[in-house]
Amino acid sequence: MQVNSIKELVEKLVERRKSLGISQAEVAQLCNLSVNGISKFESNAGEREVKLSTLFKLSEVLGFKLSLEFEE
Amino acid sequence: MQVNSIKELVEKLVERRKSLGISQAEVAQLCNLSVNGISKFESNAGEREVKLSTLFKLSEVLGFKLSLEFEE
DNA sequence: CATAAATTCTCCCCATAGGGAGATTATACT
DNA sequence: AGTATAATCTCCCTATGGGGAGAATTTATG
Repeated sequence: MQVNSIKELVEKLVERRKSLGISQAEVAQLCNLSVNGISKFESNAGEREVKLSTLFKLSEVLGFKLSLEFEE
Repeated sequence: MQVNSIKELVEKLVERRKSLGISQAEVAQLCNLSVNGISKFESNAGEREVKLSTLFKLSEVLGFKLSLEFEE
C-alpha cells in the first residue's frame, strides 16, 4: 500500500514492533542504532525529518518491504 | 517502477531536468532550495544521504510521482 | 504495593544536508 | 577568440538526526 505520510508509516512500525513483542532496545540492536535514537524516532513520529536509511533499516528489521516507487 | 538506489533516482532527476531544458537555478527556485544545494544534490548523487523532503520536492517539480510503497 | 523492565526525557556531543557568497571551471553561442 | 550562462567548488555557517549517559517516568508482573 501507499504511504501517505511519514507519521503514518512510523506508527505502523511502532505497532508492528509491539505486536511482535520486542523492545526498542532489541530493535535498536538489530538496526545498529541506539535505544535513544529509536525512542526519538518513535515518539516524534512525523514531526521531524527521519533519515531514509533509518526508515529502511527499521522497516526491514520489522519484516516490511519498503520501497520507493517512481512514476512517469 | 521501483527505485533500487538513491543514486539511480538522482540520475533520473538530473536527466529529466536537462531534457526539460531548465537550469539548476530554476529548479532551485521552484523547490525553494538554493542553487548550491541542488548542485551538491546532483553532483554527489547517492554518495550522501539526501533528505526525504528534498527528494520529494525535486521529483514533484520535475513531474515525477514519487511515493513510498509499503508491503506486508 | 513493590520491583523490574521499558520508554521517555534531559543534557551535551558529533556528523552532515543544505544555505550564502564568491571564485573557478564548463558549456554554449555569436 | 570573447562573452554569457551554467555548473562546480571552496570557505564557513546553521539546523537537525542520531549517539551516550543518566534521570525520570510509564508499564508490566509478582
